[in-house]
Amino acid sequence: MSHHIQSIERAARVLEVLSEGGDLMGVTEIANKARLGKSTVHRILGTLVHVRFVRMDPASRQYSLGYGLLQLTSGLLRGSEVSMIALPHLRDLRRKTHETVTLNLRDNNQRVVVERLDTSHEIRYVAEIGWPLPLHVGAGGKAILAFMDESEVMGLLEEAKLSPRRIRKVAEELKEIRAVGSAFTLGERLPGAGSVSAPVFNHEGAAIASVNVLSLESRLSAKMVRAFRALVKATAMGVSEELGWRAIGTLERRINE
Amino acid sequence: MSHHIQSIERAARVLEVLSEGGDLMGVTEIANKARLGKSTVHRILGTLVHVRFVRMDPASRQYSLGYGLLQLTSGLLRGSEVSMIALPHLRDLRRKTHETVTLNLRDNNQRVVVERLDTSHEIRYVAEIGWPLPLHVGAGGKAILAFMDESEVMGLLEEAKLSPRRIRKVAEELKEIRAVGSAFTLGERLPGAGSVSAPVFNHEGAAIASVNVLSLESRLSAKMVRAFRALVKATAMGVSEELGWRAIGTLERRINE
DNA sequence: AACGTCTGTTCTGCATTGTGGAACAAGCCA
DNA sequence: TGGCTTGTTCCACAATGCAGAACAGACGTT
Repeated sequence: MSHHIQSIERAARVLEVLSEGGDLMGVTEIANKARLGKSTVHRILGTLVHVRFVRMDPASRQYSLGYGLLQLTSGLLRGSEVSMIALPHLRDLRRKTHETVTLNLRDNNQRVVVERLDTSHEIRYVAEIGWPLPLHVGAGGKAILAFMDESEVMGLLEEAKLSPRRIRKVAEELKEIRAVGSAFTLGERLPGAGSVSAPVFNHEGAAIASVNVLSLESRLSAKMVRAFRALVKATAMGVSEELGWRAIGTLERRINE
Repeated sequence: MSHHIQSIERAARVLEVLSEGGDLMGVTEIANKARLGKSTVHRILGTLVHVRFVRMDPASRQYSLGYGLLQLTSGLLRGSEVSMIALPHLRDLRRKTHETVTLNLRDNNQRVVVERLDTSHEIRYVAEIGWPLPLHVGAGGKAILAFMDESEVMGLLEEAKLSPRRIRKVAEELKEIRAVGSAFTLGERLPGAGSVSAPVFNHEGAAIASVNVLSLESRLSAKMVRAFRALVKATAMGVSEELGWRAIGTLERRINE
Protein backbone atom coordinates (compact mmCIF):
# COMPACT_ATOMS: atom_id res chain seq x y z
CA MET A 1 0.00 0.00 0.00
CA SER A 2 1.75 3.13 -1.20
CA HIS A 3 1.36 5.81 1.42
CA HIS A 4 1.20 9.46 0.60
CA ILE A 5 4.29 11.53 -0.01
CA GLN A 6 5.17 13.33 3.16
CA SER A 7 6.78 16.44 1.75
CA ILE A 8 3.92 17.14 -0.62
CA GLU A 9 1.37 16.87 2.15
CA ARG A 10 3.48 19.18 4.24
CA ALA A 11 3.80 21.64 1.39
CA ALA A 12 0.02 21.61 1.07
CA ARG A 13 -0.27 22.31 4.78
CA VAL A 14 2.04 25.26 4.42
CA LEU A 15 -0.01 26.63 1.54
CA GLU A 16 -3.20 26.25 3.54
CA VAL A 17 -1.74 28.09 6.48
CA LEU A 18 -0.60 30.81 4.15
CA SER A 19 -4.03 31.16 2.60
CA GLU A 20 -5.74 31.34 5.96
CA GLY A 21 -3.29 33.86 7.29
CA GLY A 22 -4.00 36.17 4.41
CA ASP A 23 -1.24 38.59 5.13
CA LEU A 24 2.48 38.10 5.04
CA MET A 25 3.90 35.60 7.49
CA GLY A 26 7.33 34.69 8.79
CA VAL A 27 8.92 31.26 8.80
CA THR A 28 8.43 30.54 12.50
CA GLU A 29 4.84 31.71 12.47
CA ILE A 30 4.09 29.37 9.59
CA ALA A 31 6.00 26.57 11.28
CA ASN A 32 3.95 26.91 14.44
CA LYS A 33 0.60 27.01 12.67
CA ALA A 34 1.49 24.08 10.46
CA ARG A 35 3.05 22.19 13.38
CA LEU A 36 6.28 21.62 11.56
CA GLY A 37 9.92 22.30 12.32
CA LYS A 38 11.37 25.66 11.45
CA SER A 39 14.05 24.32 9.16
CA THR A 40 11.61 22.01 7.41
CA VAL A 41 9.27 24.88 6.67
CA HIS A 42 12.17 26.95 5.47
CA ARG A 43 13.16 24.27 3.01
CA ILE A 44 9.60 23.80 1.81
CA LEU A 45 9.10 27.53 1.37
CA GLY A 46 12.27 27.70 -0.66
CA THR A 47 11.01 25.24 -3.23
CA LEU A 48 7.51 26.68 -3.24
CA VAL A 49 8.98 30.08 -4.03
CA HIS A 50 10.96 28.48 -6.81
CA VAL A 51 7.82 27.14 -8.46
CA ARG A 52 6.06 30.47 -7.87
CA PHE A 53 3.40 29.05 -5.59
CA VAL A 54 4.71 31.30 -2.86
CA ARG A 55 6.13 34.77 -3.00
CA MET A 56 8.72 36.21 -0.66
CA ASP A 57 9.17 39.83 0.16
CA PRO A 58 12.96 40.10 0.06
CA ALA A 59 13.07 43.09 2.37
CA SER A 60 11.06 41.70 5.29
CA ARG A 61 11.71 38.03 4.48
CA GLN A 62 8.08 37.29 4.87
CA TYR A 63 5.99 34.98 2.75
CA SER A 64 2.59 34.97 1.10
CA LEU A 65 0.86 33.01 -1.65
CA GLY A 66 2.26 33.56 -5.14
CA TYR A 67 0.71 34.11 -8.49
CA GLY A 68 1.79 30.78 -9.87
CA LEU A 69 -1.29 29.40 -8.17
CA LEU A 70 -3.49 31.81 -10.07
CA GLN A 71 -2.02 30.57 -13.29
CA LEU A 72 -3.04 27.04 -12.42
CA THR A 73 -6.58 27.91 -11.51
CA SER A 74 -7.27 30.33 -14.33
CA GLY A 75 -8.14 27.33 -16.42
CA LEU A 76 -10.19 25.78 -13.66
CA LEU A 77 -12.24 28.79 -12.79
CA ARG A 78 -13.58 30.07 -16.07
CA GLY A 79 -12.48 27.14 -18.13
CA SER A 80 -15.10 24.87 -16.74
CA GLU A 81 -17.77 24.39 -19.34
CA VAL A 82 -20.54 24.55 -16.79
CA SER A 83 -19.34 27.85 -15.41
CA MET A 84 -19.14 29.46 -18.80
CA ILE A 85 -22.55 28.31 -19.84
CA ALA A 86 -24.12 29.20 -16.54
CA LEU A 87 -22.73 32.69 -16.15
CA PRO A 88 -25.19 34.59 -18.38
CA HIS A 89 -28.08 32.71 -16.80
CA LEU A 90 -26.81 33.59 -13.36
CA ARG A 91 -26.54 37.24 -14.27
CA ASP A 92 -30.10 37.15 -15.42
CA LEU A 93 -31.17 35.54 -12.18
CA ARG A 94 -29.47 38.17 -10.11
CA ARG A 95 -31.06 40.92 -12.13
CA LYS A 96 -34.45 39.43 -11.37
CA THR A 97 -33.91 38.66 -7.69
CA HIS A 98 -31.49 41.37 -6.57
CA GLU A 99 -29.96 38.78 -4.28
CA THR A 100 -26.61 37.00 -4.20
CA VAL A 101 -26.54 34.19 -6.74
CA THR A 102 -24.09 31.28 -6.67
CA LEU A 103 -23.26 28.19 -8.66
CA ASN A 104 -22.16 25.08 -6.76
CA LEU A 105 -20.40 22.23 -8.48
CA ARG A 106 -20.52 18.71 -7.11
CA ASP A 107 -17.08 17.44 -6.22
CA ASN A 108 -17.33 13.85 -5.07
CA ASN A 109 -19.14 13.95 -1.75
CA GLN A 110 -19.10 17.69 -1.35
CA ARG A 111 -19.93 20.78 -3.32
CA VAL A 112 -17.77 23.75 -4.18
CA VAL A 113 -18.72 27.36 -4.78
CA VAL A 114 -17.39 28.17 -8.23
CA GLU A 115 -19.28 31.28 -9.15
CA ARG A 116 -20.76 34.10 -7.15
CA LEU A 117 -22.59 37.26 -8.14
CA ASP A 118 -23.16 39.61 -5.26
CA THR A 119 -26.36 41.27 -4.23
CA SER A 120 -26.43 45.02 -4.09
CA HIS A 121 -27.82 44.85 -0.59
CA GLU A 122 -25.62 45.98 2.24
CA ILE A 123 -25.70 42.76 4.18
CA ARG A 124 -24.33 39.89 2.20
CA TYR A 125 -24.45 36.21 2.61
CA VAL A 126 -21.02 34.67 2.95
CA ALA A 127 -20.01 32.03 0.42
CA GLU A 128 -16.46 32.40 -0.75
CA ILE A 129 -15.43 31.09 -4.12
CA GLY A 130 -13.56 27.84 -3.77
CA TRP A 131 -15.00 26.85 -0.43
CA PRO A 132 -16.06 23.25 -0.07
CA LEU A 133 -19.41 22.66 1.59
CA PRO A 134 -21.19 19.44 2.59
CA LEU A 135 -23.87 18.05 0.32
CA HIS A 136 -26.28 17.28 3.11
CA VAL A 137 -26.41 20.75 4.64
CA GLY A 138 -28.12 23.71 3.01
CA ALA A 139 -30.42 23.97 0.04
CA GLY A 140 -27.58 24.08 -2.49
CA GLY A 141 -26.37 20.69 -1.36
CA LYS A 142 -29.72 19.02 -0.94
CA ALA A 143 -30.83 20.09 -4.41
CA ILE A 144 -27.99 17.98 -5.77
CA LEU A 145 -28.37 15.17 -3.25
CA ALA A 146 -32.04 14.75 -4.07
CA PHE A 147 -31.25 13.62 -7.60
CA MET A 148 -28.36 11.29 -6.85
CA ASP A 149 -28.53 7.51 -6.59
CA GLU A 150 -30.39 6.43 -3.50
CA SER A 151 -27.64 4.03 -2.42
CA GLU A 152 -24.96 6.62 -2.95
CA VAL A 153 -26.89 9.11 -0.85
CA MET A 154 -27.29 6.64 1.99
CA GLY A 155 -23.62 5.77 2.01
CA LEU A 156 -22.78 9.44 2.07
CA LEU A 157 -25.11 10.22 4.96
CA GLU A 158 -23.83 7.35 7.01
CA GLU A 159 -20.28 8.40 6.37
CA ALA A 160 -21.19 11.84 7.69
CA LYS A 161 -22.22 10.08 10.89
CA LEU A 162 -25.78 11.31 10.97
CA SER A 163 -28.06 9.57 13.43
CA PRO A 164 -30.62 7.18 11.92
CA ARG A 165 -33.47 9.51 12.70
CA ARG A 166 -31.70 12.46 11.10
CA ILE A 167 -31.08 10.33 8.05
CA ARG A 168 -34.79 9.55 7.90
CA LYS A 169 -35.55 13.24 8.17
CA VAL A 170 -33.16 14.16 5.38
CA ALA A 171 -34.57 11.41 3.18
CA GLU A 172 -38.03 12.93 3.68
CA GLU A 173 -36.76 16.33 2.66
CA LEU A 174 -35.07 14.93 -0.43
CA LYS A 175 -38.32 13.31 -1.49
CA GLU A 176 -40.07 16.64 -1.11
CA ILE A 177 -37.34 18.33 -3.15
CA ARG A 178 -37.75 15.76 -5.91
CA ALA A 179 -41.49 16.41 -5.95
CA VAL A 180 -41.16 20.18 -6.21
CA GLY A 181 -37.94 20.44 -8.21
CA SER A 182 -36.34 22.99 -5.89
CA ALA A 183 -34.99 23.19 -2.35
CA PHE A 184 -35.42 25.80 0.36
CA THR A 185 -33.64 25.97 3.71
CA LEU A 186 -33.63 28.53 6.47
CA GLY A 187 -30.67 29.06 8.74
CA GLU A 188 -29.35 25.58 8.13
CA ARG A 189 -25.80 26.40 7.30
CA LEU A 190 -25.74 29.93 8.63
CA PRO A 191 -28.14 31.25 11.26
CA GLY A 192 -30.44 33.92 9.90
CA ALA A 193 -29.69 33.02 6.30
CA GLY A 194 -32.02 31.41 3.78
CA SER A 195 -31.39 29.91 0.38
CA VAL A 196 -33.37 28.58 -2.55
CA SER A 197 -31.76 26.10 -4.95
CA ALA A 198 -32.38 23.93 -7.97
CA PRO A 199 -30.26 21.19 -9.54
CA VAL A 200 -28.40 21.37 -12.84
CA PHE A 201 -28.25 18.17 -14.89
CA ASN A 202 -25.68 17.23 -17.48
CA HIS A 203 -26.36 15.42 -20.73
CA GLU A 204 -26.46 12.10 -18.94
CA GLY A 205 -29.06 13.33 -16.50
CA ALA A 206 -26.70 13.41 -13.53
CA ALA A 207 -27.08 16.22 -11.00
CA ILE A 208 -23.69 17.91 -11.26
CA ALA A 209 -24.39 21.35 -9.89
CA SER A 210 -26.91 23.65 -8.27
CA VAL A 211 -28.03 27.21 -8.82
CA ASN A 212 -28.66 29.10 -5.61
CA VAL A 213 -30.20 32.32 -4.45
CA LEU A 214 -28.90 33.38 -1.06
CA SER A 215 -30.78 35.79 1.12
CA LEU A 216 -31.57 36.65 4.72
CA GLU A 217 -34.43 35.35 6.79
CA SER A 218 -35.49 38.91 7.53
CA ARG A 219 -35.84 39.70 3.83
CA LEU A 220 -37.73 36.55 2.86
CA SER A 221 -41.53 36.33 2.77
CA ALA A 222 -43.44 33.20 1.78
CA LYS A 223 -44.40 34.90 -1.43
CA MET A 224 -40.81 35.71 -2.28
CA VAL A 225 -39.72 32.16 -1.62
CA ARG A 226 -42.33 30.95 -4.06
CA ALA A 227 -41.12 33.41 -6.66
CA PHE A 228 -37.47 32.48 -6.08
CA ARG A 229 -38.26 28.77 -6.37
CA ALA A 230 -39.72 29.32 -9.81
CA LEU A 231 -36.89 31.56 -10.96
CA VAL A 232 -34.15 29.30 -9.68
CA LYS A 233 -35.73 26.25 -11.23
CA ALA A 234 -36.08 28.00 -14.57
CA THR A 235 -32.47 29.13 -14.45
CA ALA A 236 -31.15 25.70 -13.58
CA MET A 237 -33.21 24.16 -16.35
CA GLY A 238 -31.88 26.68 -18.82
CA VAL A 239 -28.34 25.73 -17.94
CA SER A 240 -29.15 22.03 -18.02
CA GLU A 241 -30.63 22.30 -21.49
CA GLU A 242 -27.55 24.06 -22.79
CA LEU A 243 -25.50 21.22 -21.34
CA GLY A 244 -27.37 18.83 -23.58
CA TRP A 245 -29.93 17.63 -21.09
CA ARG A 246 -33.21 16.71 -22.69
CA ALA A 247 -35.83 18.28 -20.46
CA ILE A 248 -38.88 16.46 -21.72
CA GLY A 249 -39.62 13.47 -19.60
CA THR A 250 -36.41 13.15 -17.69
CA LEU A 251 -37.10 15.35 -14.72
CA GLU A 252 -40.69 14.26 -14.57
CA ARG A 253 -39.65 10.64 -14.67
CA ARG A 254 -37.26 11.23 -11.82
CA ILE A 255 -39.75 13.22 -9.84
CA ASN A 256 -42.43 10.58 -10.06
CA GLU A 257 -39.77 7.94 -9.71
CA MET B 1 23.31 24.81 0.62
CA SER B 2 19.81 23.44 0.97
CA HIS B 3 18.62 22.26 -2.40
CA HIS B 4 14.99 22.21 -3.36
CA ILE B 5 12.73 19.38 -2.37
CA GLN B 6 12.44 17.04 -5.27
CA SER B 7 8.97 15.70 -4.71
CA ILE B 8 7.45 19.12 -4.31
CA GLU B 9 8.99 20.33 -7.54
CA ARG B 10 7.71 17.23 -9.24
CA ALA B 11 4.26 17.74 -7.81
CA ALA B 12 4.32 21.27 -9.18
CA ARG B 13 5.30 19.91 -12.58
CA VAL B 14 2.37 17.53 -12.47
CA LEU B 15 0.00 20.35 -11.59
CA GLU B 16 1.33 22.46 -14.43
CA VAL B 17 0.88 19.67 -16.92
CA LEU B 18 -2.63 19.18 -15.64
CA SER B 19 -3.43 22.85 -16.02
CA GLU B 20 -2.09 22.98 -19.55
CA GLY B 21 -3.91 19.86 -20.59
CA GLY B 22 -7.18 21.33 -19.49
CA ASP B 23 -9.18 18.20 -19.91
CA LEU B 24 -8.98 14.97 -18.01
CA MET B 25 -5.74 13.06 -18.36
CA GLY B 26 -4.52 9.58 -17.55
CA VAL B 27 -1.51 8.65 -15.47
CA THR B 28 0.73 7.68 -18.35
CA GLU B 29 -0.15 10.76 -20.36
CA ILE B 30 0.78 12.95 -17.43
CA ALA B 31 3.93 10.95 -16.81
CA ASN B 32 5.07 11.46 -20.39
CA LYS B 33 4.39 15.17 -20.46
CA ALA B 34 6.05 15.70 -17.09
CA ARG B 35 8.93 13.39 -18.02
CA LEU B 36 8.51 11.29 -14.93
CA GLY B 37 8.03 7.62 -14.23
CA LYS B 38 4.56 6.18 -14.28
CA SER B 39 4.65 4.90 -10.72
CA THR B 40 6.11 8.14 -9.45
CA VAL B 41 3.33 10.14 -11.01
CA HIS B 42 0.82 7.72 -9.63
CA ARG B 43 2.13 8.24 -6.12
CA ILE B 44 2.22 12.02 -6.52
CA LEU B 45 -1.30 12.10 -7.88
CA GLY B 46 -2.47 10.02 -4.95
CA THR B 47 -1.30 12.56 -2.44
CA LEU B 48 -2.44 15.52 -4.52
CA VAL B 49 -5.90 14.00 -4.63
CA HIS B 50 -5.76 13.58 -0.87
CA VAL B 51 -5.10 17.28 -0.36
CA ARG B 52 -7.77 18.12 -2.97
CA PHE B 53 -5.39 19.81 -5.37
CA VAL B 54 -6.30 17.20 -7.91
CA ARG B 55 -9.56 15.44 -8.58
CA MET B 56 -9.97 11.94 -9.93
CA ASP B 57 -12.92 10.71 -11.89
CA PRO B 58 -13.40 7.29 -10.27
CA ALA B 59 -15.10 5.83 -13.32
CA SER B 60 -12.53 6.64 -15.97
CA ARG B 61 -9.60 6.91 -13.52
CA GLN B 62 -8.59 10.13 -15.09
CA TYR B 63 -7.29 13.19 -13.36
CA SER B 64 -7.83 16.94 -13.50
CA LEU B 65 -7.17 19.90 -11.24
CA GLY B 66 -9.20 19.95 -8.04
CA TYR B 67 -11.09 22.66 -6.26
CA GLY B 68 -8.75 22.73 -3.31
CA LEU B 69 -6.63 25.02 -5.45
CA LEU B 70 -9.52 27.41 -5.88
CA GLN B 71 -9.88 27.58 -2.16
CA LEU B 72 -6.29 28.70 -1.85
CA THR B 73 -6.52 31.36 -4.49
CA SER B 74 -9.90 32.77 -3.54
CA GLY B 75 -8.11 34.85 -0.98
CA LEU B 76 -5.38 35.81 -3.42
CA LEU B 77 -7.57 36.88 -6.27
CA ARG B 78 -10.15 39.20 -4.79
CA GLY B 79 -8.44 39.56 -1.47
CA SER B 80 -5.71 41.71 -2.86
CA GLU B 81 -6.29 45.27 -1.77
CA VAL B 82 -5.27 46.66 -5.12
CA SER B 83 -7.71 44.46 -6.99
CA MET B 84 -10.62 45.44 -4.80
CA ILE B 85 -9.90 49.12 -5.04
CA ALA B 86 -9.26 49.00 -8.75
CA LEU B 87 -12.30 47.03 -9.81
CA PRO B 88 -14.88 49.85 -9.86
CA HIS B 89 -12.43 52.08 -11.69
CA LEU B 90 -11.80 49.34 -14.24
CA ARG B 91 -15.52 48.89 -14.81
CA ASP B 92 -15.80 52.57 -15.45
CA LEU B 93 -12.94 52.42 -17.89
CA ARG B 94 -14.50 49.60 -19.83
CA ARG B 95 -17.80 51.43 -19.99
CA LYS B 96 -16.02 54.38 -21.56
CA THR B 97 -13.78 52.48 -23.96
CA HIS B 98 -15.84 49.40 -24.84
CA GLU B 99 -12.57 47.50 -24.95
CA THR B 100 -11.02 44.76 -22.82
CA VAL B 101 -9.55 46.24 -19.67
CA THR B 102 -6.98 44.51 -17.47
CA LEU B 103 -5.04 45.10 -14.31
CA ASN B 104 -1.46 43.82 -14.10
CA LEU B 105 0.35 43.45 -10.81
CA ARG B 106 4.11 43.55 -10.59
CA ASP B 107 5.52 40.30 -9.24
CA ASN B 108 9.28 40.60 -8.90
CA ASN B 109 10.63 40.86 -12.41
CA GLN B 110 7.42 40.04 -14.17
CA ARG B 111 3.82 41.11 -14.18
CA VAL B 112 0.69 39.05 -13.68
CA VAL B 113 -2.80 39.57 -15.05
CA VAL B 114 -5.03 39.69 -11.98
CA GLU B 115 -8.17 41.25 -13.33
CA ARG B 116 -9.85 41.27 -16.70
CA LEU B 117 -13.05 42.79 -17.96
CA ASP B 118 -13.96 41.70 -21.44
CA THR B 119 -14.91 43.84 -24.36
CA SER B 120 -18.24 43.22 -25.99
CA HIS B 121 -16.55 43.00 -29.36
CA GLU B 122 -16.46 39.69 -31.09
CA ILE B 123 -12.72 39.48 -31.45
CA ARG B 124 -11.01 39.56 -28.09
CA TYR B 125 -7.49 40.10 -27.05
CA VAL B 126 -6.05 37.17 -25.16
CA ALA B 127 -4.78 37.79 -21.65
CA GLU B 128 -5.74 35.04 -19.25
CA ILE B 129 -6.02 35.75 -15.57
CA GLY B 130 -3.00 34.47 -13.74
CA TRP B 131 -0.63 34.52 -16.69
CA PRO B 132 2.81 35.90 -16.02
CA LEU B 133 4.16 38.27 -18.64
CA PRO B 134 7.56 39.96 -19.00
CA LEU B 135 7.95 43.54 -17.83
CA HIS B 136 9.89 44.65 -20.85
CA VAL B 137 7.40 43.55 -23.49
CA GLY B 138 4.08 45.25 -24.08
CA ALA B 139 2.67 48.53 -22.85
CA GLY B 140 1.42 47.05 -19.59
CA GLY B 141 4.93 46.03 -18.63
CA LYS B 142 6.73 49.12 -19.83
CA ALA B 143 4.34 51.39 -17.96
CA ILE B 144 5.59 49.77 -14.76
CA LEU B 145 9.20 49.51 -15.86
CA ALA B 146 9.36 53.20 -16.68
CA PHE B 147 8.88 54.15 -13.05
CA MET B 148 11.21 51.65 -11.44
CA ASP B 149 14.75 52.28 -10.25
CA GLU B 150 17.11 52.82 -13.15
CA SER B 151 19.63 50.30 -11.85
CA GLU B 152 16.95 47.71 -11.24
CA VAL B 153 15.67 48.16 -14.78
CA MET B 154 19.11 47.73 -16.26
CA GLY B 155 19.76 44.59 -14.28
CA LEU B 156 16.45 43.21 -15.41
CA LEU B 157 17.02 43.94 -19.08
CA GLU B 158 20.46 42.40 -19.02
CA GLU B 159 19.12 39.34 -17.33
CA ALA B 160 16.57 39.04 -20.13
CA LYS B 161 19.57 38.90 -22.48
CA LEU B 162 18.60 41.84 -24.65
CA SER B 163 21.29 43.13 -26.97
CA PRO B 164 22.91 46.44 -25.98
CA ARG B 165 21.18 48.28 -28.79
CA ARG B 166 17.79 46.89 -27.84
CA ILE B 167 18.43 47.97 -24.28
CA ARG B 168 19.17 51.46 -25.52
CA LYS B 169 15.98 51.44 -27.53
CA VAL B 170 13.90 50.32 -24.57
CA ALA B 171 15.52 52.96 -22.37
CA GLU B 172 14.47 55.58 -24.91
CA GLU B 173 10.92 54.32 -24.84
CA LEU B 174 10.82 54.37 -21.06
CA LYS B 175 11.96 57.97 -21.04
CA GLU B 176 9.17 58.83 -23.43
CA ILE B 177 6.67 56.97 -21.22
CA ARG B 178 7.85 58.90 -18.18
CA ALA B 179 7.36 62.14 -20.08
CA VAL B 180 3.84 61.35 -21.19
CA GLY B 181 2.64 59.29 -18.25
CA SER B 182 1.25 56.46 -20.38
CA ALA B 183 2.51 53.74 -22.70
CA PHE B 184 1.31 52.55 -26.07
CA THR B 185 2.50 49.54 -28.02
CA LEU B 186 1.37 47.95 -31.24
CA GLY B 187 1.73 44.26 -31.92
CA GLU B 188 4.59 43.93 -29.51
CA ARG B 189 3.38 40.96 -27.54
CA LEU B 190 0.75 39.78 -29.98
CA PRO B 191 0.74 40.59 -33.69
CA GLY B 192 -2.17 42.79 -34.67
CA ALA B 193 -2.91 43.79 -31.09
CA GLY B 194 -2.42 47.16 -29.48
CA SER B 195 -2.52 48.28 -25.90
CA VAL B 196 -2.49 51.49 -23.90
CA SER B 197 -1.31 51.47 -20.29
CA ALA B 198 -0.60 53.65 -17.29
CA PRO B 199 1.15 52.86 -14.01
CA VAL B 200 -0.46 52.56 -10.58
CA PHE B 201 1.56 53.81 -7.62
CA ASN B 202 1.25 52.76 -3.99
CA HIS B 203 1.52 55.01 -0.98
CA GLU B 204 5.29 54.88 -1.17
CA GLY B 205 5.29 55.99 -4.79
CA ALA B 206 6.41 52.61 -6.15
CA ALA B 207 4.94 51.43 -9.45
CA ILE B 208 3.21 48.25 -8.38
CA ALA B 209 0.67 47.75 -11.15
CA SER B 210 -0.65 48.94 -14.49
CA VAL B 211 -4.07 49.59 -15.93
CA ASN B 212 -4.41 48.49 -19.54
CA VAL B 213 -6.78 48.86 -22.41
CA LEU B 214 -6.36 46.09 -24.97
CA SER B 215 -7.57 46.46 -28.51
CA LEU B 216 -6.79 45.51 -32.08
CA GLU B 217 -4.65 47.41 -34.54
CA SER B 218 -7.52 47.47 -36.98
CA ARG B 219 -9.79 49.21 -34.49
CA LEU B 220 -7.28 51.82 -33.34
CA SER B 221 -7.01 55.28 -34.88
CA ALA B 222 -4.52 57.91 -33.71
CA LYS B 223 -7.39 59.83 -32.23
CA MET B 224 -8.61 56.86 -30.25
CA VAL B 225 -5.15 56.18 -28.92
CA ARG B 226 -4.99 59.74 -27.65
CA ALA B 227 -8.36 59.34 -25.98
CA PHE B 228 -7.38 56.00 -24.44
CA ARG B 229 -4.13 57.42 -23.12
CA ALA B 230 -6.02 60.10 -21.22
CA LEU B 231 -8.63 57.67 -19.90
CA VAL B 232 -6.13 55.06 -18.81
CA LYS B 233 -3.98 57.64 -17.08
CA ALA B 234 -6.95 59.06 -15.24
CA THR B 235 -8.05 55.59 -14.16
CA ALA B 236 -4.62 54.61 -12.92
CA MET B 237 -4.32 57.87 -11.02
CA GLY B 238 -7.68 57.33 -9.40
CA VAL B 239 -6.57 53.93 -8.17
CA SER B 240 -3.22 55.29 -7.01
CA GLU B 241 -4.88 58.01 -5.00
CA GLU B 242 -7.12 55.53 -3.27
CA LEU B 243 -4.01 53.57 -2.39
CA GLY B 244 -2.73 56.58 -0.51
CA TRP B 245 -0.50 58.00 -3.17
CA ARG B 246 -0.23 61.75 -3.01
CA ALA B 247 -0.64 62.92 -6.58
CA ILE B 248 0.59 66.45 -6.24
CA GLY B 249 4.20 66.74 -7.17
CA THR B 250 5.21 63.11 -7.11
CA LEU B 251 4.47 62.09 -10.66
CA GLU B 252 5.60 65.39 -12.05
CA ARG B 253 8.80 65.15 -10.09
CA ARG B 254 9.42 61.72 -11.53
CA ILE B 255 8.49 62.79 -15.00
CA ASN B 256 10.83 65.75 -15.07
CA GLU B 257 13.36 63.76 -13.13
C1' DA C 1 -14.33 -15.61 -27.45
C1' DA C 2 -9.65 -15.46 -26.92
C1' DC C 3 -6.09 -12.65 -28.03
C1' DG C 4 -2.85 -8.65 -27.79
C1' DT C 5 -2.32 -4.25 -26.12
C1' DC C 6 -3.35 -0.68 -24.10
C1' DT C 7 -4.47 1.24 -19.56
C1' DG C 8 -3.82 1.94 -13.94
C1' DT C 9 -2.06 -0.11 -9.77
C1' DT C 10 0.97 -2.64 -6.42
C1' DC C 11 5.23 -4.51 -4.83
C1' DT C 12 10.10 -4.49 -3.03
C1' DG C 13 14.97 -3.63 -2.05
C1' DC C 14 18.10 -0.05 -2.36
C1' DA C 15 20.19 4.53 -1.96
C1' DT C 16 18.76 8.89 -2.30
C1' DT C 17 16.55 12.35 -0.13
C1' DG C 18 14.54 14.83 3.18
C1' DT C 19 14.72 15.30 8.13
C1' DG C 20 15.37 18.02 12.64
C1' DG C 21 18.23 19.45 16.16
C1' DA C 22 21.70 22.42 17.10
C1' DA C 23 24.80 25.97 15.71
C1' DC C 24 25.09 30.33 13.33
C1' DA C 25 24.00 34.96 11.76
C1' DA C 26 21.27 39.10 11.67
C1' DG C 27 17.76 42.42 13.56
C1' DC C 28 15.39 44.70 16.97
C1' DC C 29 14.22 46.63 21.36
C1' DA C 30 15.34 48.00 25.86
C1' DT D 1 25.89 46.86 24.77
C1' DG D 2 23.27 42.87 26.03
C1' DG D 3 19.37 39.81 25.63
C1' DC D 4 15.91 38.80 22.99
C1' DT D 5 13.78 37.79 18.80
C1' DT D 6 14.00 36.39 14.01
C1' DG D 7 15.75 33.63 9.51
C1' DT D 8 19.31 30.60 7.72
C1' DT D 9 22.82 26.82 7.28
C1' DC D 10 24.97 22.61 8.54
C1' DC D 11 25.37 17.60 8.92
C1' DA D 12 24.94 12.73 10.18
C1' DC D 13 21.41 9.51 10.22
C1' DA D 14 17.64 6.70 8.58
C1' DA D 15 13.38 7.15 6.98
C1' DT D 16 11.46 8.09 2.81
C1' DG D 17 10.49 8.28 -1.73
C1' DC D 18 12.36 6.05 -6.01
C1' DA D 19 12.23 3.03 -10.31
C1' DG D 20 11.59 -1.04 -12.61
C1' DA D 21 9.17 -4.90 -13.20
C1' DA D 22 5.25 -7.68 -12.16
C1' DC D 23 0.25 -7.60 -11.79
C1' DA D 24 -4.49 -6.73 -12.96
C1' DG D 25 -8.38 -4.72 -15.80
C1' DA D 26 -10.47 -2.71 -19.74
C1' DC D 27 -10.94 -2.21 -24.40
C1' DG D 28 -11.37 -3.37 -29.24
C1' DT D 29 -9.73 -5.87 -33.04
C1' DT D 30 -9.52 -10.02 -35.55
